[in-house]
Amino acid sequence: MSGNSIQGDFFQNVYRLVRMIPPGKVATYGQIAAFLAAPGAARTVGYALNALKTNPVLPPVPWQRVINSRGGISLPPGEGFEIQRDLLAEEGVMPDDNGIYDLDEYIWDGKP
DNA sequence: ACCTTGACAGAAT
DNA sequence: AATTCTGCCAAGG
Repeated sequence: MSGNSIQGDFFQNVYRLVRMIPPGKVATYGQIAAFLAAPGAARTVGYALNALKTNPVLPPVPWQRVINSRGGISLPPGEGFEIQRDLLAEEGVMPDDNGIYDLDEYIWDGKP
């Protein structure tokens, strides 16, 4: 086969895993990395999701369900912060007054 | 081929 | 408690 391998398999694994996060739930970058047997590669997970901006894949990846370990959106204002916040709100995921999401309530347990 | 950067995380100071 | 530093993987210059 040729012409395949868009990016590293890591990216594809990230996308596949993120697609498994159900609406109304969220996961952290580190959690995704841990699931991929690559703890510490949280940055790479963020890099993979960032690549979606210029290189979207099908089926769509619900990247908005991935936040950082502090329960906050890592995107800078004007670069998707508001979009992610809005998309999550539509799924019923609401932050507190400090813009922090309650991980104890919204975290995806990884179980179907 | 080397160095820097990047939607992070956690330990160390 | 806040800031700094290092680890991790991939892509760009």
